[in-house]
Amino acid sequence: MAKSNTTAYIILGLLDHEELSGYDIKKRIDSMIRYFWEVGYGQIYPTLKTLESEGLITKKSAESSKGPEKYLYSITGAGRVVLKEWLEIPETKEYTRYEILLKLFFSSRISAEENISRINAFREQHQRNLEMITLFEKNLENVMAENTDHLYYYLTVLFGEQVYKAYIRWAEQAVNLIEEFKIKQPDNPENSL
Amino acid sequence: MAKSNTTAYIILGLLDHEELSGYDIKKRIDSMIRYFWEVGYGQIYPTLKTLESEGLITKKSAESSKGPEKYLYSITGAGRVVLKEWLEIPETKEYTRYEILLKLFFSSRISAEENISRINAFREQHQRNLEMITLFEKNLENVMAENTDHLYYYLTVLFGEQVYKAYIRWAEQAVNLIEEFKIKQPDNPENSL
DNA sequence: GATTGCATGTAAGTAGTTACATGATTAC
DNA sequence: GTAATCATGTAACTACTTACATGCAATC
Repeated sequence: MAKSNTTAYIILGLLDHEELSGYDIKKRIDSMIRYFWEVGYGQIYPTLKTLESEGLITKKSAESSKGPEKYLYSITGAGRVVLKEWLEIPETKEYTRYEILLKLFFSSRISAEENISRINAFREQHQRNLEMITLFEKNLENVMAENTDHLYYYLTVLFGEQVYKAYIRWAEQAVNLIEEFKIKQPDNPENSL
Repeated sequence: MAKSNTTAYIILGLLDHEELSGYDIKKRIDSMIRYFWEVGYGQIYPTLKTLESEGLITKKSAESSKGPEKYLYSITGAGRVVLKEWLEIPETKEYTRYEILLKLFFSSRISAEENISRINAFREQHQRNLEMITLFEKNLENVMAENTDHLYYYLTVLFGEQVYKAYIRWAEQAVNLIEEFKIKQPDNPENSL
């Protein structure tokens, strides 16, 4: 298999627990995984095809609840071996790209007000994310009181909580600093191209 | 220009302050920007070519300190317009991908010890990052006491600080939770393929 | 004499996004 | 009747990564 086709490992990881269709896989990803790794149909269906041709998964027809025909995929023994190999090697790197920081970094020509409202929008977005993830967290805590199977899922949710909180803290700090410096230099007529 | 060729805007943003060669651009990115957006030579040189063909930057020869011939690029008026347009529109999205969370999410077949050491490696990495960024921060604070030009650069550094701290906090929390649950379920013989 | 830094770039490949295309069923 | 959900996929494109290729100058 390709060196780092992460989509393939996500699919194998999901199929390790249950048989799923491409559509089901997308739903699982969107409900639990997309917060730290997004995948679209344009990747899922082609990857299913290659995984099948490599013998790591098998395909079978299934009756669909409604709409077009449905195919269920299952992981094979070879697929489990490949998955486990991937799980055991250390992760290569994380991948974070913040367009907002890029824009701020280059924003000397932009007014303080515009920058502040950009940062506030960012803060509000992540306050909503934090609220949502807090609900997830409570539900998971209830589930885990009976069954600890979801411990690692819970850890990914806690990660989100910490990171969203960090974003919010930073946004508050950043707005305060911009305002402080605006007061220190109240007359800056150079804001033209 | 292409809808979202971020590399192009980074180059325009850097050239907005000073004339630079492709090599210089890479150095600037690696020293200040790579923490939130990495760019390689394989993107820089081709992008310089297209930006020049679009009239957003101009190229001229310059004497090189050593080694091969050197070209300096400058931003044009049209380039400044395009840059400002980009700076003014809201950012579309941030892009975070954490392979470590993916591996944890699927790690029910992996031993608690392996997961703990994975998380510890992550924590140590980010403790080093935090130390490094704290030095950056102090230097910048000294510079800013005289000249507030670097306020927005400083904000990106503060972002890094908050995020690295969040990573470290999470890692500590995660290891504690795994250990706690390990104690609750001391005999789990199912760890085979 | 070896390594690092300066400086240019290309080629091939992979991964990922976006838009398109189709169509049935169910709930409102 | 309209929107949402179920369900499949492809094509074109963009962005990005990795590996390669070259070679001088200065330092160790």
